[in-house]
Amino acid sequence: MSSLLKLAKVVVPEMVPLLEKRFEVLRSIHYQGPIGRRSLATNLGIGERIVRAEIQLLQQQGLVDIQSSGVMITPYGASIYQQLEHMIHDIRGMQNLEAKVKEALDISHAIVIPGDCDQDPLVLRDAAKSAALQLKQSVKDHMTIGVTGGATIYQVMMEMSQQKGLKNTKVIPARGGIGGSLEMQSNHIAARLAEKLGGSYRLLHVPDNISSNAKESLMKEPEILNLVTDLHALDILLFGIGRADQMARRRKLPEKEHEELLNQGAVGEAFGYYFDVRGRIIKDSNTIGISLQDYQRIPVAIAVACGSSKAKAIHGLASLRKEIILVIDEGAAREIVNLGESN
Amino acid sequence: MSSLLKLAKVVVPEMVPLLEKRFEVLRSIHYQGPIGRRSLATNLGIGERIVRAEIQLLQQQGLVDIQSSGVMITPYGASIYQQLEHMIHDIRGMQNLEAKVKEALDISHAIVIPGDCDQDPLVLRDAAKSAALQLKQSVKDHMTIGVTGGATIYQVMMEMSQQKGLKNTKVIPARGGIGGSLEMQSNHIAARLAEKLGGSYRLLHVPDNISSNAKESLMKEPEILNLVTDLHALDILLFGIGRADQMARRRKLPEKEHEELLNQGAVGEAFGYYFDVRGRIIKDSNTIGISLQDYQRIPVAIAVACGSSKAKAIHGLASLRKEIILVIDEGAAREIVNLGESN
DNA sequence: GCATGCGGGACAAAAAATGTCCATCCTATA
DNA sequence: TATAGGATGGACATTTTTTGTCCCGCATGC
Repeated sequence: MSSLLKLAKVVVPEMVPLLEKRFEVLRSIHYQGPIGRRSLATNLGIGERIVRAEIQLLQQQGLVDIQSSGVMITPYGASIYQQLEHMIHDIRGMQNLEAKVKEALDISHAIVIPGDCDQDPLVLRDAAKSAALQLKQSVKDHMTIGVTGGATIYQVMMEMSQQKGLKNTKVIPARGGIGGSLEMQSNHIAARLAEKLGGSYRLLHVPDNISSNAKESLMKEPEILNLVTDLHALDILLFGIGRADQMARRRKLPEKEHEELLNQGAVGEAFGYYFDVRGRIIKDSNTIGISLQDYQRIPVAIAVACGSSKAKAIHGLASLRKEIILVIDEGAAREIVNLGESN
Repeated sequence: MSSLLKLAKVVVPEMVPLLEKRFEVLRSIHYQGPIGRRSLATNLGIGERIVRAEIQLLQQQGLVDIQSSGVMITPYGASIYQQLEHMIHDIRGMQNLEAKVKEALDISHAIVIPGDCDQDPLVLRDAAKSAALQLKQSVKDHMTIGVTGGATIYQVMMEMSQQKGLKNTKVIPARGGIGGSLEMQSNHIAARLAEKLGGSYRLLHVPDNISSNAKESLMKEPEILNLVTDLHALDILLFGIGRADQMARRRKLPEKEHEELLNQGAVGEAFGYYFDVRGRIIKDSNTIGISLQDYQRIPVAIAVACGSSKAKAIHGLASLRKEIILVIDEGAAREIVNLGESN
């Protein structure tokens, strides 16, 4: 941590909670503006009058702009917000936490975003922004990128800025369709991500839980065969980590299977595989997509997960592969470290 | 200025006055401890209850120690204080001020210490500490150092730490005796500074305002002759700058001479010379000591002056020589810049 | 044009900061 | 050893600041 920051923390400790509060207010305005005091107060769970005082100060500092339609962040405020992210990262000791997570999970890379998605959904956007940055730094010309679906990866795609000068990239969905809203499906994400990268994409229209027969016959389709071949040779995989119980429900597994899954200790799901906290595969969705063996061979794997409730799922996933870029939030990270210590 | 500091100033502006207040409390404790609440409150000019709150916080942070004899700084607190000096230096924009002073006076080096001695005498000690550091960095083996008298240079000597590994240094008074307390006379300062540098010293016992005859006969004394020879070949001169009016009074000049001096525009005094704001010599004390020509040839000149009331004196002195290390306080610096702008 | 949500004003209530006094305990000194 | 001075810590009234709450007029979108 910067020595200046240490100094300030020692001499003016009052500033820490103040800074954090102000940061959260600014984040809300940044992502939701223009927005009114009342909504802001509700979202942040603090009094309206407090929000009002904060806004007034932020306005005086030129960080936000108050209009009749609500409060919005100024360009200057946005640049300050970006710097504040790093500062909060330092203040909350994220670097220390990152080291602990890496040790607890025995993985190569961990990035911890301040906050907890379970308590403040906007933290997801900061995490997504960070994951998008990782992706941006990893992707080179002629690379093929696999993506999964889900709200988290959707957000990563949304936070990705338009890239220029990148040649011949290809984005493909990593596995067959998941239910849920169209927008968050891997097909949609792949298409839009490809657009942002200035590359091409392919779609994969296959339902979940198909029979082996159907799977085999589908595999003979040239289009699908092509895509599966690409999947075997992915350069980058960008995927989310889900909780087993939630994913089972979302995919509408039969009640019986669902129960059995959880009984067998499944805690997490990623690209179609259900696994327990130690990384043992409990079940794989019968669909076309990336295989565990493929996953372990991909050069770059970027996993994103937010919320303390996903700690066990992340723990399990980390056992599948050690070379990984794991982007999680503070809530998940602290829970992971706790889990590691209690064992 | 550090970008982190800028950020903090924008997002948590409340911390600035808070930090400054706390810094001053810590300074008082640092230099005057152990000391009680009441004396502290009186010295700082703030309420006793406030001091109490501050002390309590500082204690919680482990910066000070409360004992029955009063409050004193802890070793940790002292190290924090040292770092705080730099931080306050940044916050108050001293670097900017230093640049302005250098430009206004057209000199090579300026160091500005936060605060104003005229309002808070403790600032003098910070300034002295800084000057001591400059001296420490300048002095090498076999060097001869000339010093003047006065409270300021006395303080510099006091802030100097015991040096080791320095060989064959010599400290001599730069001019004949000034009245005033024994402790602050150049002879005394030279002796004690020599002790701290692990070197030797010589004394010069000559009164002020002697006749030319007396001066000449004194100069034949081998001891004095030796010293004067050394003075012509000084490596470093460390001296204070005084106000002409105050110095004339201190040296008990006849009322008539005193008035004439001021009428002729004398504003400052240094090593026996009275000069006006443009650096024209109005009068030199008839005594044995360093000459103006000597002064202009010395490799390193370190001048120390504190208090906004000395602005004109500093201004005048700066005209005598451009290559100089000038250590002043914020009060003097701002006044100097003001003078420069109004011209 | 109408409803919704916005900012800003106003004011009471609550909380925090500050001023003030006093009891008690050390410590240096006569 | 007795005593005076200065120190802390507790207590409490008072002032100032912060916070909760309501209402009003106005812009905006439907």
